[in-house]
Amino acid sequence: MTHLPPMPVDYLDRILVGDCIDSMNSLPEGCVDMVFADPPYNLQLGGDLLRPDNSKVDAVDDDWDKFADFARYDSFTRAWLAAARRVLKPEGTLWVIGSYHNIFRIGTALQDQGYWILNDIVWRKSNPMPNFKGKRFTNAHETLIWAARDRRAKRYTFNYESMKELNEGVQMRSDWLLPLCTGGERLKGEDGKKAHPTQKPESLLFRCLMAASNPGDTILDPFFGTGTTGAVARRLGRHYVGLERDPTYAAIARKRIAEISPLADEDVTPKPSKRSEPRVPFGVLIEAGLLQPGAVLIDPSGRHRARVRADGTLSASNSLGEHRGSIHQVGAAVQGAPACNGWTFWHFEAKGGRLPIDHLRQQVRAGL
Amino acid sequence: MTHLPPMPVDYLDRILVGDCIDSMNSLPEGCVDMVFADPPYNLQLGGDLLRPDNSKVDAVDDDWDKFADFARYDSFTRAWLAAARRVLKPEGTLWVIGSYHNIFRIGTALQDQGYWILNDIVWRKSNPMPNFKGKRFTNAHETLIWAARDRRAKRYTFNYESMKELNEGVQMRSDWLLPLCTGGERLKGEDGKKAHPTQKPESLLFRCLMAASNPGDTILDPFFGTGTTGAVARRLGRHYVGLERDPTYAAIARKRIAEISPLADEDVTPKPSKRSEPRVPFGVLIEAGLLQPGAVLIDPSGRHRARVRADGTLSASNSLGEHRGSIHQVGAAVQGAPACNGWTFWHFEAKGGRLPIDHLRQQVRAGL
DNA sequence: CGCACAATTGAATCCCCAA
DNA sequence: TTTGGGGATTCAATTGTGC
Repeated sequence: MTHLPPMPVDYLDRILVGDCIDSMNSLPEGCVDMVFADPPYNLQLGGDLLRPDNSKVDAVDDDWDKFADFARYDSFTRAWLAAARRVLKPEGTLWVIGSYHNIFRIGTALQDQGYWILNDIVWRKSNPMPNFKGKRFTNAHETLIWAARDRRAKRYTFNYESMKELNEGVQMRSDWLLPLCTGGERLKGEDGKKAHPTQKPESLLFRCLMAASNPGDTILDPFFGTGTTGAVARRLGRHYVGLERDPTYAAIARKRIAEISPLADEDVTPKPSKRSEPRVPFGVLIEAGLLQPGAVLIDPSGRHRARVRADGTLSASNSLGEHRGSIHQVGAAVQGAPACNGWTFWHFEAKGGRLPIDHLRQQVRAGL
Repeated sequence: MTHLPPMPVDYLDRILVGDCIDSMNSLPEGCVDMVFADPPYNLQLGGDLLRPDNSKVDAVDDDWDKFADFARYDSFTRAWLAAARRVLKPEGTLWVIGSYHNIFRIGTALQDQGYWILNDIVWRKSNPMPNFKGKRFTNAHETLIWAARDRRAKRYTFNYESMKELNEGVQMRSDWLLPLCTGGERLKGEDGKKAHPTQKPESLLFRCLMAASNPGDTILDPFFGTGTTGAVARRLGRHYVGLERDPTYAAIARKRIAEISPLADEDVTPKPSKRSEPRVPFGVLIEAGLLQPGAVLIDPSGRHRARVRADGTLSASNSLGEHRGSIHQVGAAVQGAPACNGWTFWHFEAKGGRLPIDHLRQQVRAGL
């Protein structure tokens, strides 16, 4: 990887007031680990909407959400996406949130610019606003796109184990059930009214940042608003760079973030993935005396057997032929399968019963 | 509305083998009530079109190549969407299903052609395939777009009450939890292998057809495959027109659909909405002797009173002034509200207590 | 202070016929 | 095409009020 300059210190953990495209273009190339963007949705609302009790829905009618047509919205979208891509590190990722009004246009623009979509994520709202007139399904979700800067960027950050822990031990899915930002979390003005019409819940940002960044990383948010991204970044020990056009929002965000206490390092460091644990060649188990050459390994079903050789390979034979090679190769060969994880496939006889050889690998890692 | 020719009888409940765009163009304009489309996610029509993750397009780092691939998918998408729009009735709706690989391009194309998105729907899979490599979130959903032919088409079919019933009495949301098509429902070939790689569950089509069509309607599916749309349409008393380029799939679909028994009419007719009930002028209650001129009506809170006049109007006075007019107008006026449903607002004194005048309207409708 | 009930609110492309 | 008017339409969660 070529050396890239870091984020200049005078941008770090700051909010820049101004046009986000200009601001991004003033940053050096490749200085950001992750982008989180909550752009205008281009809602195209018509007249007022009344609830059955005749109260008026407080709609998002701000000027910043108004675009003359799809062409204008698209050119705006493509401009900020391109600027964001320039400041992203090669292995950085981008999150964008939107609704059906705009998300298809954003996804198309992303793909056209070379971003590589990793997932689309559905934020299922536990308490959405109903459809008052009974003319459609309750619009109960929004969509996030998570994309790598580049198709070839394979080493993006994804804290798989942390997500699994958050999801009670099973893989985190692409549909997340989270409540709206209401109650005490919702920022209010002096008049008691909401400070920003579209403030996102911190739980949503928490999950995005935990999944796709590490402590010390720099997160850029080009549509900072009242600073949810900055608040969560600070709490989780990440740096942020906030871009916001409206100085009123920026001031609210500054005050909000200043009141956040970062969590302790050890609490925000992602659970290490198995992949990052030190590699242990199978032969080391033999060298360490945990397995003897000539020992017989067996698969969980008891259908397949293989013999341990001193060089750290296995040999086996069955109706498919004679097999010799690594624990993975022989595991695959005896099953006629394209691939096999030998560490969990092959078992040895222990006192307490049959155990996977991965058990022995863990002993090596523990230094036994 | 201009008169439109119906679907020709020789197309009805048939499968046309051939290119779906050609087939649609051979149909008259505006002859279809609903389209359900499950287009190729990866584009390999006749091996002529791209697949975004095709290994042959190795290391696509050339912007022009990327554009060329997506451009071909887009032109295919725009061609079939335009053909579908032509055969849709003005008040017809279209469903498309896709994944993050293609749905953004489809949504953009839809909007560009003038379709008006009504909802995006998330099919949450209760049993998705896990992410084996642990590099992404489990891809646990697919996305459907439901769109009207036109922004101005307000009278599209949406069986709100039926959906509400299906969802235990609360509005159906935009996220649907349904299992994959497996087990006995999954069509298998002689070799025991699945007959079609992307067969959709009938439950998914059931919900789309129940929501957005009526018995007797004609449903067009331009990517018919093994005929899930046809099977559900036949069971629910809808007509289908299936377009499929592969004669093998078409044959499987024909056999499958022939074995379906349509349900009884009364079982597939949507629950009627109140809007569809006959209108009863308030004055009819007076003519029928259910209310006497001079009777006093009262609102549920007891704050407002009005007097019934012989011509079917009400009169009332309060701090806001003197009010005279329809039950709705006077109800709104006494409250200072923008609107009011007089039938549920105004009550009369009955033996068992206070009852809404809607109770009397129901007696009229029942012919008492 | 607790409990019951009422009021408020959230990124919303939200009615429909007849004159 | 526009206007007027009948009358149909809401879920979950939090906050405020009254007893």
